[in-house]
Parts: sequence; structure tokens; C-alpha cells
Amino acid sequence: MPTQLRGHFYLILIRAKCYTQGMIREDIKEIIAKALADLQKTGALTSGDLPEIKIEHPEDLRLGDYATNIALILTKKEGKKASEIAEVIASKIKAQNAKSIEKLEAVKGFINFFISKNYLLRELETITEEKERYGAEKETKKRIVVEYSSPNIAKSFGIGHLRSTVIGQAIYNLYQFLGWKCFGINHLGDWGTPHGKILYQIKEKKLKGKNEKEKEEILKNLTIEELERLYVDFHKDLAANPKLQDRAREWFKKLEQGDREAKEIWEYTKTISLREFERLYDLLDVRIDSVWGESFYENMLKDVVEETKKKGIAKESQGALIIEYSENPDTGKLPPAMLVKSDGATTYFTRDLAAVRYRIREFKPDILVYETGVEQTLHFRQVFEAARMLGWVSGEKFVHVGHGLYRFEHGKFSTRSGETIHLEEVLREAILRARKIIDASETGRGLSEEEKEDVARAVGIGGVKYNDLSHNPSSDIIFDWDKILNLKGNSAPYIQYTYARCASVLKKAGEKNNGEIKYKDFSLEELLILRLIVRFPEVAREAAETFSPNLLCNFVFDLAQAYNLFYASHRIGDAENNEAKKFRLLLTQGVAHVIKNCLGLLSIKTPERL
RNA sequence: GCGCCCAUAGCUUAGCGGAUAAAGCGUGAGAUUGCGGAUCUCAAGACCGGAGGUUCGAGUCCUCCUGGGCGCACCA
Repeated sequence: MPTQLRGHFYLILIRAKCYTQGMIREDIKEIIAKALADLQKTGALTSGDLPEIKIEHPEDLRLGDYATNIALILTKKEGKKASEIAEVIASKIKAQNAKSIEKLEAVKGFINFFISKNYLLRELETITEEKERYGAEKETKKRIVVEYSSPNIAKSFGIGHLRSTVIGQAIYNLYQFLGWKCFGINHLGDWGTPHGKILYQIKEKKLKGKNEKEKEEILKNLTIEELERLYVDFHKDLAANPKLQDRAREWFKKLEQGDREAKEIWEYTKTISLREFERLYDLLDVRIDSVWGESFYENMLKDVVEETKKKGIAKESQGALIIEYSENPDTGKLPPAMLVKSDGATTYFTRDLAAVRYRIREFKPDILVYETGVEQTLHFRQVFEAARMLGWVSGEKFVHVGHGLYRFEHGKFSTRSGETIHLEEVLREAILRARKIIDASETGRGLSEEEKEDVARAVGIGGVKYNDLSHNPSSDIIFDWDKILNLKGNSAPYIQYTYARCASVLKKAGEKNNGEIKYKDFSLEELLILRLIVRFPEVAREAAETFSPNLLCNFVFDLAQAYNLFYASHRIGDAENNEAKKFRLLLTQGVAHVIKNCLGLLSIKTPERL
């Protein structure tokens, strides 16, 4: 581009972007880049290659909406004080007269940007036009496979599986929001020796000496509680009789080899479990595209094992077939992984490997995400590395999002000792507590019995999910009823309350908001909301890119808090003048949309009244 | 024994190599003849586990130590 046109081009670019989406961050980067390039040309900057421009949000909003530390980084190269360099760059940026920037300051080596009120207002209008689509992106060609939830059959759905379920769902939602084609997979734990244990138990404890008809009756009426009890009992018996382990292995072997009886009993346990899980997913408002448990990959295993042999990756060792890894700068030296046990049965490693191949072929994804407990980190490293060694990988990115566990203070839960907290129990209790609060506070809101039930569900379950999602995935969560069902502070009910408050204000104010807003004398509280709310698209992107739904929680809580602060000190429906009223109603609308948007990405409901 | 992760206020957590370490819960004090008090305001509360190092600058990066979690082939 000819130099004389460049300035003009930037202006157009800036203006064009102002009216579209809230990616002012990129605009500011460009503005800085241009200023630096100009300064280089005139010799004011002597550094040859410039460092990457990074911009951030100052912690204190009084210092601006964005800041760059470029001058601080350049101090050494330039041999000048940071404050001097910052001044020079800042004045060059000022000369560009970018409309989206209202104020620019060079303070202590930082260059601070204040977004113009006009830009903020226009962005607010965009929010109310695009509503729930604000921040979303158009369909792209990108594809992502997300494996999540993945409970084990024949066990009740414990609170431990809540993490994978809600984090995975949020990641799925986020990428969908960003225009990706998403494929969700529920990788049920329905294969392997544990199921041999269950089969053995059912056969020994339930079906012994029964005729065909009785057997069918017993199997049909099995419950998840019974299955779980059988599993716990097995481990009690195992302590006294270690040989039982062999019996479990035998039964799994039978299942793997297609033994009819084993298969039949197994089918029953699976059906019973799925029925249970479906109820939980309904309650949680989670929908997973495909339920493909480990057994799904069963018929691909032989082929995969053959391939590892053919490619010279598999190795025999003590009667088993393993993969050994060599030293690798990225992963270090991984310990060997087991493909086939000495008794000929496969392991979950083999099945995960088959799953990788299947998913790459089937979906041609750009990213494969696995949301499981952190304790599987090594396992997935081994799987991903094996897939690379097999030459299956061509640019696909593998991401293991390992989550921490729900723990008591004294340690983790274990199904074997029967110390499980059932998710359903937690959800029911949460709904009950929410209901009590609704009944206590419901005066003149006129909610019907049915509405109250719906709201109690939305609030109770939303609370449980939010409590989970607001933690960084990798950190453990100490199980504590009071924290899980918290209705105050950084919690779903607080945010839902704020949403309902917005909805109520809008409803009472009645009329739709039309015409240009002239109001510009924003108060601090109003400006705070504006400055926060426009960050939403940026936050959604970052949450997706870093697989951290908790960033959405941080953001939406800040926004709700800002709104409540504003609400406490401003009249909306009967504001001091019509311009103020119009603006504040628009602001309220914007906040409502973005809250709904955020919670929607977390699969948390936003009732209009509560 | 080897490897990975973690340690921030009484508790639960934010914190992107940069500005006075930020919230919520809990605690104490206050706010409504007002659109939802499931709200808001104020206060107390942190030598960021310890010791070195790198850097103009470290809660953030490196090394060691302490404490905790997890994993290391026939469990998933």
C-alpha cells in the first residue's frame, strides 16, 4: 500500500470496526503498531525488530480500558527511560486521532487507553440489536471434538462426574458460539475389568440356581443402587480373597470374546445405567451428541493392534504387548503403555487409541478435547504420543483438560469404600433450598406453583453448576454443602437475581427504546458498566482458547456487581430526564442480554422472575 | 525411587513478567416512607509456604527446601 494512503486506510479500518464487533483490542494493537513503525521510520526509535505488542486491561479501571507496556520493554534496547519512550509513542498515537480512543495517557512507562464514550454507546446498541448473538461468530470451517462427562456404568452418577459434565459442556458451547462445528462424545466407562467384577457379582450373588425366567426377572429389576452395592461388596470380599481378581478378569475376558451370557447381563447393566444418567442430564440441562462408550471401539481394536505391530511400535514384554517411548523434548521420556495384557485382554489405553483414530477419520477435527480427571494426564500424553508415532496426526491439536476432584478435607471419595456423594442427592437438596427461599421472599410476585418449581430448579441447579464452573478446572473443590448451595456473592443465584431485576425494570418501564441516544454525561457507575460489558466477546474467546469457563464466571459476576452498584444509586424508569431514561433502559437491556448470554454458555438458566 | 501438578487474607478463590496484590464467604458497623433488600455502602483482615537466583522490574520465570495432591505396565 502506498505510504500516503496508509493513514487513511487505518482510519477506515478503525471506523469500520467500530460499527461491527467489539474487538477494539485488535484496533488498539494496530494503532500502536502504526505509531511504532512511524517512529522507526523517523529514527525516533532505534530498535530494529520490535517486540510483540501486548495489551492488557489495567487492574484499576481509573488507569484506562487498555494499557500497553511496550515502552517498558523497550527501555533497554533504546537506552532511554520508559517514561520518555512512552511519551513519544503516546504523542504519535494521539496524532492518529483514532475515534475509538477518547483519552491517552503515558504514566510510569505505561500507555493507557480510554475507549471513547461514543464507541461504548454504539457497542451497547450493537448488543441490544444482536441480543443473545452478541459476541458470537459466524460459522467457520473449524471442527472440534469434545469428550466429556463419561461416567462409568453400573455406578451411580457421583458428584465427581459433575466437573467433566459441566466443564465439557461449557467448552462445547463456547466453541459453538465461536462458529466451530462441535462434536460432543460421552465416553462411557462401559468396558474393562471393573465390568468383569459386576458380571461376576451378578452371576454369583443374584443368578445362581435360578431358572431362565427368574433370571430375566432379576436382571430386569436390577437398580443402580444394587449394582453399586455389588461393586462395593466385591472389594470387601477381595480383601479376604485376592483370587477374586482373577474371576473378574475371566468375566471381562468372556465379555470381550462375545460370550452370550456375559453380553446379556452387561447389556442390562448398561441400559439401567443409561436410564439413570439420562435423568441427570435432563436435570442438568446437558445434551451430549453421541454416547459412544469404550465398548464402541471394541471392533476396531484388533486393527489398531495390528497397525502398531506393523509399524514396529508395539513390543512384546512379559507376555504382554506394550508401546515404549523414546526420549522426546516435548514430553520427556514417557513410561511404557500397555496395549494387550498377558491374558490377551485389551486395556483402556488401546481403546482410547482406537478412539483417536476413529475421531480423526470421522470428524476431521482441528482440536480434540478430552475432559477428564487430572489423574489421567500421563495416560493421555501416552495416547497422544502413540497416535503421533503411528502417523495419524497431521496438525490436529490434542488438549487434555484435566479437572481437579471434589474432595472432603480428609481426602478424595472412592466408590470402593462407598463414600460417594450422589449428584442427584446434591441437586435435589439444592432445589429444595432454593424453593425455601422463593417461598420466603415471594410476596406479590404472583408466581404460580409450577413457576416456583421451575425457578427452584433453575436456581438450585444453576448454583451447583456455577459453583463448579467458577473454579479453575484444574483445582480441586472441597465439598461443602454451604458453599455449593451458596445464594450470595459470586454465585449463580446472585447473577440470576440481577438478571430478573433487569427483566423486571424493563417490564415496568414498558415501551421499547427507539431513537438515537444523546445522553453523554455518564456517571461513574454507568460508565463502569459500559466499559465492562464490551469486554464480553473478548472474554468468551479467551475462555474458549484457554479452555477455562471460569473466566466467564469472573466476568459475569463483575458485570452483575456493576449493575447492582448502578442500580442502587440511579433511577431508571423515572430518571431525571427522558434522555437518561432512554439510556439507562438500553443499558439495562444490554446487561440482561450479556448475562443471559454468559450463563447460557455455561448452560445455566435465567428465569425472568424469581 | 522417578515424574507431573499445587501452595495468595480465618475460609473459597482471581491475578496475563510490570502500576497501591483483587474478589466472594465469614466477622463488625451501616443504608429503603423509591424500578426486586436474593440488593448496596464502609471497616478490619496478606512480609503471596521458605531460601537463593535471573531481570530495570518477580505472587508470576529458574534452582533448592518444606508441606500437600496425583501418577509411574496387566484398574479405568
